[in-house]
Amino acid sequence: MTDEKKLTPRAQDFSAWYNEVVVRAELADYAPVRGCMVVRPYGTALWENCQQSLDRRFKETGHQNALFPLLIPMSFLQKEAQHVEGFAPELAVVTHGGGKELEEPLVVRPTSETVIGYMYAKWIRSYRDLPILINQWGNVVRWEMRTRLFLRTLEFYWQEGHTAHATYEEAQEETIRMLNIYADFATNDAAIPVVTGRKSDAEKFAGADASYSIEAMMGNKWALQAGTSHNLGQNFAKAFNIQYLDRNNELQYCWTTSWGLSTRIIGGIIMVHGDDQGLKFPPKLAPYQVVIIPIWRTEDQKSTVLEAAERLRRELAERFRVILDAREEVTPGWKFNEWELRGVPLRLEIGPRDVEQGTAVLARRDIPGKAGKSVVPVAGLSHAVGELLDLIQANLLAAATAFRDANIHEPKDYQELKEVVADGWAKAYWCGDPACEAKIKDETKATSRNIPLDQGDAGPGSCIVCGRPAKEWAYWARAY
RNA sequence: CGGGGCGUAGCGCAGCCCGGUAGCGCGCUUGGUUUGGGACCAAGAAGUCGUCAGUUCAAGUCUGACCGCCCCGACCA
Repeated sequence: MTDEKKLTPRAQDFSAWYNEVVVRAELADYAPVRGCMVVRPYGTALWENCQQSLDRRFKETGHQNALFPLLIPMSFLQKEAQHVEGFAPELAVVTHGGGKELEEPLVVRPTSETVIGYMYAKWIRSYRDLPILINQWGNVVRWEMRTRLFLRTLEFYWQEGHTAHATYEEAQEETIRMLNIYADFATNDAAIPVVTGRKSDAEKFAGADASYSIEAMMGNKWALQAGTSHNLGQNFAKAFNIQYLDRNNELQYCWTTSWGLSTRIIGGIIMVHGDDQGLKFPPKLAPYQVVIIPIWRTEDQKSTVLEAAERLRRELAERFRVILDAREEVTPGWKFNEWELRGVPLRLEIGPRDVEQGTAVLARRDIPGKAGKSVVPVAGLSHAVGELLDLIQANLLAAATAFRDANIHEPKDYQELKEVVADGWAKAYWCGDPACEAKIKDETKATSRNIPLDQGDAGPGSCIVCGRPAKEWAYWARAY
C-alpha cells in the first residue's frame, strides 16, 4: 500500500486488496494464534444477517436448531473410514484436561457428523421418529496449512445441517432441497450468482456418497465453493448404528445428509462485489443499508442540520438499518470515503442547502461519483430509499452475473482449456476418469468445480482430455 | 513442509552495509481555525528496537540460535 489512503488496486494485486479491505473495513482482524481471526462487530453484523436469511429458510423447510458439543472422542472419527482419512491431517486434538492426561484424546470438532450420528442412534427407534431435521450454528476447527481471513482459517463459524431419513430418495431430496436453498440465498440475498452441481469423487466430502456445491466466480475469476450439501448414504448410519424399525417391523439403517455454509460466504461477498474503493454490500445483508452524513459550516447550521438529520434517521430506521455519522473529528469527505470502503449501499448527505429546500442527496455505492447521486425531496424519502435499495440489490446481481457469464468459456480442445482456465472458467466434457481430472489439475491448477445437475440441452460429448465418450460436462477453474 | 518477505511508538516505514544510546509519515491528546469528495496551524503523549545468548568500553546496528507473522506453492469449507 504505497498511498496510505488508497487500497492496493485489485488489478495490481487481488490478494493484497482483499487483505487490506478486510482489515481496514474492520470486518475481521488477525488473532494472536496463527491462522485464527477475530470477527469484529461489523463483520459479525454481516454474518448475523446471513444467519437470519438462512435460518428463516431452514425453519420454513421444517428444520430445528440444536447445539452439540465442541469436543468429540477421537474414536468417533475413526468409525467411518473415509471420514477419518479425510480429516485426520487437520485435527486439533485435546490430550490433557484438568491437569491430567486424558485416557482417550478428544478432537475439537472439524464437523459434527460423528457426534450427531451417535446421538441420532440414541434418539431414533421407529420410522415414526423420521425424518429428523436438525441444524447447528457453531464453530469448527480444521488445522489448515495456509490460511486467509474468512476464506480459510483454523477456526471458522458456520451452520451444519444434519438429517436422517427412512429412504434414499428422501435423503437425496433433502440434499438437493438444501443445495437449492443455498443457491437461493446466494443469488437473492448475497447477490452472488452461483452454479449448482455434483462434486467429483476427488472433491467430495470425506464420508459422503455424493456431494453437491454452489460455486461462485470471484473478481479475479477464481471459483469459490460457497456451500455444500452431502448425501451421506448409509455410511454414518452404519458406523454409528442409526437404525429404525420400519412398518414391517424390520430393522433398517437410516439415510443421512449434511449440509454446511460458513463465514467463507463473507469472503465471497467481498470478492464478488468489491471494487478499488472497497466493499460493496448487497442491501439485503448490509449491516447498515443507509449512512446519513450531515454537513455544516457554522454553529447555527450545525444545529439545524443535525436536527434534520436525526429526524431522517428516525424516519428511515422504521424500515431500514441506518446509521447517522455525526462525528465532528472527521470531515464529510473523509466519511464518504470511509463508508464507501465499508460497503454501505446508500449514502444520504444532508447540508444547509438541503434543509432550506427540504431535500437530501442520495448517493449509490454501486454507481461511483456524481452519476450515482440524486437530489430527492425529504417528503416520501423512505419510499425513495426503499426503491433505490432494491435497484442496488438487483444491479449488483446483474453486474456479477454479467461478469461471470463473460468469463465462462467452452474450449474446443485441451489446449484451449489450458488457456481458458488461466483467466476464467471452462465448461468442458469429462469422461469421469480421475486420471483425466488429475491431469488438468496438475497442468493448469484448475480443478473440477462441479458437474451441473442441469446439463442444458447438451447431449453426450467427448472428454476434453482423453477424447473418450463423456456423458456429462463440468465447470473447471482455479479455486480458493 | 518447500520458496520469498518481514518483525523498530497504535498503523506504515527509515535507521543496520560503516556499532556511539532512536527518527519520519499517519493516527492519538489539547487548543484554535475548518467541514457539499480523504482540511490546516500550534503544542503534547507515546518505543523492554520479536526473544535469548555471544562479541565489544559500547549493540536497533555485528554473530548464533530460537519464536512469530504475512505472501507464493503442495492440502482444504
